[in-house]
Amino acid sequence: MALEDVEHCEDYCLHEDRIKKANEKMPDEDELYDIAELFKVFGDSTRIRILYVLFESELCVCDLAQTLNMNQSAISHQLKILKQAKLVTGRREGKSVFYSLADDHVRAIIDQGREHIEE
Amino acid sequence: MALEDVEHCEDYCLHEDRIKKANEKMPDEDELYDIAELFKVFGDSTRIRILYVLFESELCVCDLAQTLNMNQSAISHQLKILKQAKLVTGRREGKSVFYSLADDHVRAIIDQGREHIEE
DNA sequence: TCTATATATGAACAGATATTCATATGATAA
DNA sequence: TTATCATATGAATATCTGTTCATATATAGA
Repeated sequence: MALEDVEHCEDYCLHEDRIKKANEKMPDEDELYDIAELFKVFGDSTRIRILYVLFESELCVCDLAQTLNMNQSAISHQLKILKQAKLVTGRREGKSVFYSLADDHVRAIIDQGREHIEE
Repeated sequence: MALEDVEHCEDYCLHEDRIKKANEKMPDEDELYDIAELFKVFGDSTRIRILYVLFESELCVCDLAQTLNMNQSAISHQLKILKQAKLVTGRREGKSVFYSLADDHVRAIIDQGREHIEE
């Protein structure tokens, strides 16, 4: 949709100065996309549950599946997404792969979200 | 899927103590769901853009549509989702409805996410 | 009242996503 | 090597989600 096609209010509702200012501080498209992608990863209760479990200690895929009462494949798929977002890391030990939280941002972000809800 | 049906590793990989501990600290189903729902709201670049614009000042729906170069209906639908999540509030002034951020959590959460990305 | 403007909303559709199933890969032990 | 176990992954599917279109609602002015 081209800019000129967007309908706009006729008079007092169009604050050009505010619009200009807002656009100046707006992160670029790539960053906006990345931010949304990151929160999308947090936006699934299975993944939130995985992260909560990993708050306590590292666990192998099988332990995670057992803990969350889900099958191994589903957990692996979700771990892949979490790993791509750099929220968890895996280390192989023999046949098992142990996953743990990548850093403390994970906890901070979830805590902040939880705080918002509990108001 | 019943608990007993979940496959589990045969020996050293199953850490029952860790699993028990993890489950104890796990928030209940409802809260997990709410947390995921909240982050889901942040997990869309249109909504992130709306929030960024509102960091600067309150704006009416039409201004938002103009600023983000999207049609009014799309913006209204997204504002509804943001309002349900208590991230924005609207106040009517004549024909227009002006939206603004509900509180400072919004900014804190987005900043935290942005921080994680920029590493 | 009637008209125009700003916003909200339901339906429809296209695109994205989570899970399952089947199977592949990687590692260990016999 | 062969067998077995733990994990990863591609395909299929059912569900969810964002946008558009058409239309309803709300407000203001004539």
